[in-house]
Amino acid sequence: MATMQDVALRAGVSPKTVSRVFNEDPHVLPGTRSRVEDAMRELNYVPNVLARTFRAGRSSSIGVAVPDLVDPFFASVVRAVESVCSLTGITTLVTSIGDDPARERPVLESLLRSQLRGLILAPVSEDQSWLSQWAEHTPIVFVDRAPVGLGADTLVEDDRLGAYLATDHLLGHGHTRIGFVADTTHPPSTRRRLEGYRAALADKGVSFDEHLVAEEANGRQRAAAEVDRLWRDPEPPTAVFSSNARVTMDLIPALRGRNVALVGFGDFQMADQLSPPVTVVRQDPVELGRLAATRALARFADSDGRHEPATVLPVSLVLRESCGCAASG
Amino acid sequence: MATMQDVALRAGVSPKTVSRVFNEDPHVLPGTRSRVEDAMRELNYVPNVLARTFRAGRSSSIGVAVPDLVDPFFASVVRAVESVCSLTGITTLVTSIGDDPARERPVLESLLRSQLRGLILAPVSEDQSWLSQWAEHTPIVFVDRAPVGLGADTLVEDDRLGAYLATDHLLGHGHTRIGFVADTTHPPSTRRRLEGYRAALADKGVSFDEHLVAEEANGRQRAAAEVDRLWRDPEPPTAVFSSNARVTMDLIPALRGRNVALVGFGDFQMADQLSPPVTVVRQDPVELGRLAATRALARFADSDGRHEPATVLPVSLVLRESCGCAASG
DNA sequence: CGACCTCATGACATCGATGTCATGAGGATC
DNA sequence: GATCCTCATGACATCGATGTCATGAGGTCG
Repeated sequence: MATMQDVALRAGVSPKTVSRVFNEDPHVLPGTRSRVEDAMRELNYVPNVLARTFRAGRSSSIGVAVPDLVDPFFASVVRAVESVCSLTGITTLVTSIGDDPARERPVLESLLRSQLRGLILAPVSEDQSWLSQWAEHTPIVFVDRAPVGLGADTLVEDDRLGAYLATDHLLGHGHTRIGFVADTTHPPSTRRRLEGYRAALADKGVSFDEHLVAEEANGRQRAAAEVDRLWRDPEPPTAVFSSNARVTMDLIPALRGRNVALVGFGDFQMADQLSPPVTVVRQDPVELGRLAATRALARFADSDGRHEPATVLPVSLVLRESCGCAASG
Repeated sequence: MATMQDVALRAGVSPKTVSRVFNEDPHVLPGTRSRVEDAMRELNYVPNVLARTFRAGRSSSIGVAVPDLVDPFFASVVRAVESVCSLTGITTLVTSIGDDPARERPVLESLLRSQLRGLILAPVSEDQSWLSQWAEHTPIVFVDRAPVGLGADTLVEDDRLGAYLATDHLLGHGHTRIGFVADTTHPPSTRRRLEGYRAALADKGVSFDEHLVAEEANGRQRAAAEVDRLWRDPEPPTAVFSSNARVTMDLIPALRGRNVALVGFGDFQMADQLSPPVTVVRQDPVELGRLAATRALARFADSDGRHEPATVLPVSLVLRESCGCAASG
């Protein structure tokens, strides 16, 4: 691989002049410039990104850490982040954290060591206070899930409203025994969804029954187990609210043949093609990713600004049929 | 951020000794070692990854470029690559190329400039011969789609066999007018799927009708348009073979109410929950990603070995009901 | 014609970690 | 006690690009 040194030698100038040509410094005579350009072409010069970023003191990558890349919601977020960054010539270092909260810290630390431009994070653990020392050097933007034990830029959906709308809609169909099914209830976003669920019940004068809350329903097997448990109740649910798209997908086979209404938080591919089509709270992962990337890049330029309160993106209820509504055509 | 220099000063040794301690060089006296370790702890020393990789001349990242991260197949591949790499402390630079073949080269060149450890690539363009100069420095492993105009390590599924099995199965159900629907037919993998389809027809003495081949069926709208076109034929298909999972998903709404058998190449989430559940050729994206990462890392250690012929991973037909088979339980 | 200015170019240092070689203390061996 | 060895440690150079400052050629103005 040719270096600036090599190009300089060939063009009969100093390396610094090659650097100037490469960086389009106007203080280079046209003759010199073209000689250098010729030399670059002949040697097929490619700048050494490692050297440049080292000198600059900052890598040209942004980190993106999400629970699971295969979850279409996070895949969309990542793709959106990536497409914003690629416009600026910034690459994206992607990591799936996985379901194990204990893995979060080591995974993120290994990411953060590489002097990222910024980190976009949807955490799985229950506490991120240890991140504060890293946050001094690297702007961190939380998406989908607010940080715990740390102040930082945050972009979330309107979890509370979404859950409220969904639950209220089910109540409107006459259901009073509505299950709330989640994988974990720790994350603030899930907690806010639970709040919305409870608020809707309260507003309609339906009492909250904690037996109707199911956790750990991740994976089809565990989802089925939780459903069995719910249905062993003397008064089993007649409707179910699922707290995220992964859970909804895992829940559907278990719900087959139970004649139960269903609304899920988070849209997913083919939701409209199932029988019945699944009513969902629609989020906008693309917008979320876009905003997060923009925010992270802006933070990098001006890291002094104080963190605003969490930005809340709107959600909407997409009525299909699983909630009990009739086919619309 | 503290540097080795700072630590050295505090511990009263030379930077080189700090480096030795950090790298667990045995030639350091225990006393010196612990003084240095104390200093590191006190200053909260974190190595500068940029400097290390610069000196090493190679980044500690591997590149992964796929057409679309949101496609669950590629998401699985990426996640598998990532989980292999994270064991070795290698990070993954992920890029979605998108559907536009013209974007491929610039996107990849920007990735390759960062002195990757290796590149794992599922290309969308029709020619990758320009990659040969990069391949001299960076091991490239093709996944899912073989390279065109370039010799390189390649991991593909048994496209031909998968398509053969699927088509043969549909023929076995008595269908003779079987549509072949794809997004693009350029990629070698799609071409081999078409070959398998034709081979199965030929073996059963059914003549190939090019009118039954639909392209550009990406996105629900275009998929619907292609379906309309197929059904304007005087003898419309009674069965359809879809050449990949994305197309299958886009095709399903368009096929509704047409009473047509369907087999898709590639499994996808909820395929078994649709009505009818979709029969598919199952690939193993996780294994594909795992092997690709392993191969790329091995190549890096020993770049001299010659490329073996493409490794072909087995596929299998997962019978559900959309092919015409009865429910199994 | 001399003082001053502009501007192209280069020499050198720098970013942080580490490979190479030198140095010198302490010990082993005859 | 002289020679050689072992081994801890440090000085210095290096990876490639680029910021800083110096230099010196050519031009302008009084």
